[in-house]
Amino acid sequence: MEGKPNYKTKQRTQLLDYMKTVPGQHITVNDVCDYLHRQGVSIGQTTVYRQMERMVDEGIVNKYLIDANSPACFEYVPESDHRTEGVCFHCKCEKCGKLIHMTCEALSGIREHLMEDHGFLLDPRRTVFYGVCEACRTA
Amino acid sequence: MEGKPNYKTKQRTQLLDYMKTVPGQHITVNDVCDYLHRQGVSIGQTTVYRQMERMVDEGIVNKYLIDANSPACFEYVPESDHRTEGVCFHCKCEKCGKLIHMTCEALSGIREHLMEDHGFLLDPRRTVFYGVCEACRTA
DNA sequence: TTGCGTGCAAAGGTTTTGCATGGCA
DNA sequence: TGCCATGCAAAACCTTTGCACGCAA
Repeated sequence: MEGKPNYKTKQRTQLLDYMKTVPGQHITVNDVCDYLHRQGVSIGQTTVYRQMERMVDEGIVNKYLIDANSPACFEYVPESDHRTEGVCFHCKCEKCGKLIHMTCEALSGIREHLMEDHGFLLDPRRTVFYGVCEACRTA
Repeated sequence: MEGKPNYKTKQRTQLLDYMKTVPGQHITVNDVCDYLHRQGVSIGQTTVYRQMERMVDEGIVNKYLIDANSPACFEYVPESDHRTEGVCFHCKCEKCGKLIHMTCEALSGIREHLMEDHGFLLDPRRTVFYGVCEACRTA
């Protein structure tokens, strides 16, 4: 599966440990650096970028591109989700900018529909539903 | 529908005229500037950015984010697509870049589901499904 | 010991912003 | 005439790259 070496460095371990404490949440590179620095742990942001890229390749972390000028979001994929191939969708509110992160049967059905009826293999990591959230709509 | 003023400036007209000549194609801000400058037309890239944003708000242009460090792509939406009043969805192939327009009952059901079960008002003009089209998938 | 990982600084590129000027209504 | 749009320059921002050093194997 992989031919590259992969040292178990202190930084990788600390980064991965942190990601595991926030499964299913969207974390930016800055979030990681801020958190670890507050914990007194020293890690360079370049290292976080490189380790994140590696973990995405390994399939243990997902990368999301929400908006052009928002930083990339990373999310730890729990091993239980590995097996069920958990599909997570994102809704972005155009008013308040809030990102809603949802896992839903009906939405998973979209994938199947697109595949079966349109031959289109949907990539939920890149797909964002834009609209207006409930709070902004009722306001 | 809109409260903002919208002057018919020379730059907006020329930008829009150009976009209309390349419907369904993805155009970057640089593409526009280069093309218009070759035509001897003077336009600042800041103006292109601002007019593009406005046209996206108006729903006559779609904005696509293909990759994190690629410039945003814009695409003119033909008026025939306008009239479908939000039941037209777009799928963008990450491999070949092809844009697929689809009008489909099952997809319209997504809107209702998101509204009823999640309180989220979907804006189909801004929402693009990313994935791999049938041709690229079987290749 | 070998060579991979790290981290600082700097570069690279896209997009936004400040502000004075010019043009549409 | 009154605003809005324009455009230049500069800023802001995220991400990548170069290179020397340190650490895992």
